[in-house]
Amino acid sequence: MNIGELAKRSNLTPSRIRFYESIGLLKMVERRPNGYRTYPPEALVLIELIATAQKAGFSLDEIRVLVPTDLENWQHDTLLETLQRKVADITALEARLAQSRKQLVALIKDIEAKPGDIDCAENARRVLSRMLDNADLPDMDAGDVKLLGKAGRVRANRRKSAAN
Amino acid sequence: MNIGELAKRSNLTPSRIRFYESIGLLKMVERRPNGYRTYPPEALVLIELIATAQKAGFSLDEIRVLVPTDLENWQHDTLLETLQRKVADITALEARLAQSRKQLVALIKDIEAKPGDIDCAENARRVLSRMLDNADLPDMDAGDVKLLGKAGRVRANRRKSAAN
DNA sequence: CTTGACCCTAAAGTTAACTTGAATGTTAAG
DNA sequence: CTTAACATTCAAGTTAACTTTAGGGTCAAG
Repeated sequence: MNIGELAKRSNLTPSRIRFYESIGLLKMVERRPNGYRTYPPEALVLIELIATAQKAGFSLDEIRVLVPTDLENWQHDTLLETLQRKVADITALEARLAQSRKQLVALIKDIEAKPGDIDCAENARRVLSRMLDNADLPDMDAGDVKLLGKAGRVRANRRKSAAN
Repeated sequence: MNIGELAKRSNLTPSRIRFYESIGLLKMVERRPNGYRTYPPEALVLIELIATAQKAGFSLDEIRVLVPTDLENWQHDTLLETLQRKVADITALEARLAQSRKQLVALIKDIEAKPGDIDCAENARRVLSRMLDNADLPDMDAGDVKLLGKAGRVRANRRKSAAN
């Protein structure tokens, strides 16, 4: 299988597949005499596994450790351990998210409660201090979350437009 | 208040505070004749709010839109709307995480069930296909999550070490 | 009046996970 | 035989959110 076909079947770009190979994540590839890469059918399974693992929150570095890329010898124990750690991680994250949501919902109620009547700045200050009061989310020492960006997109270079 | 003190009180680095100013996030700052920045006490509240919002998963771009940085005029409606969207985002993410965890737990059980007896490669293949079978996580069109990296740390330059 | 702690700016570096670009080779079709 | 669609490499660009570095000023203490 050529890279183009593998790309189509897996819904990854060729460049991405080459990239995975370049970082040692995808070693299941041979070269034809002309230099073209050629992949066995298992490669499809493997890169889909990689993509799936990414969706589940694994970094490529973690995936490299997890999946010895050749399907033949992966270490049972390391794998289990890592998976278990990851479940713990997810559980912790779920707790954090629940906290965040609780906080946000409280904040919304708080803001809605005041029909724009009273002084806006005063209201702001009140809301801010409320927000800070229960700003006791456990610090993310162990990693980080980013959710759903792309909201306040700024067109040009941020520094430049901000220097305005 | 000088930047150093603000930094200490907020537990952010001075460079980070300057950075926030440089991207137009923190406009609450004056200059003393010597060029030193000087902050009113409210600045502490504000940057703590920024940090809190980040912990809750807001990007700096989103925060810029949310918090007009002067405490005096923020738009009630935009704010509410954004907060609500964020709650929805978090809910969606929670669903995704629950899915991920369920999948991982199933996978762990699956692996544990086979005492390393049977062929390792066969086992691997079985586990992989199981993983791929329920690899139906909703695609993250709307954003992305990263959890808890720093596991499979590779020392030197990744490209370089992989080229080995 | 010097030393150390603090402040300034502008530019470049960092990390992850890719993408894009430039320059070039290969192959299948008409 | 040419052309389009594919393939290759290597280097550089992208984004977010900062940090680091280089090269200087400023200030309080002794």
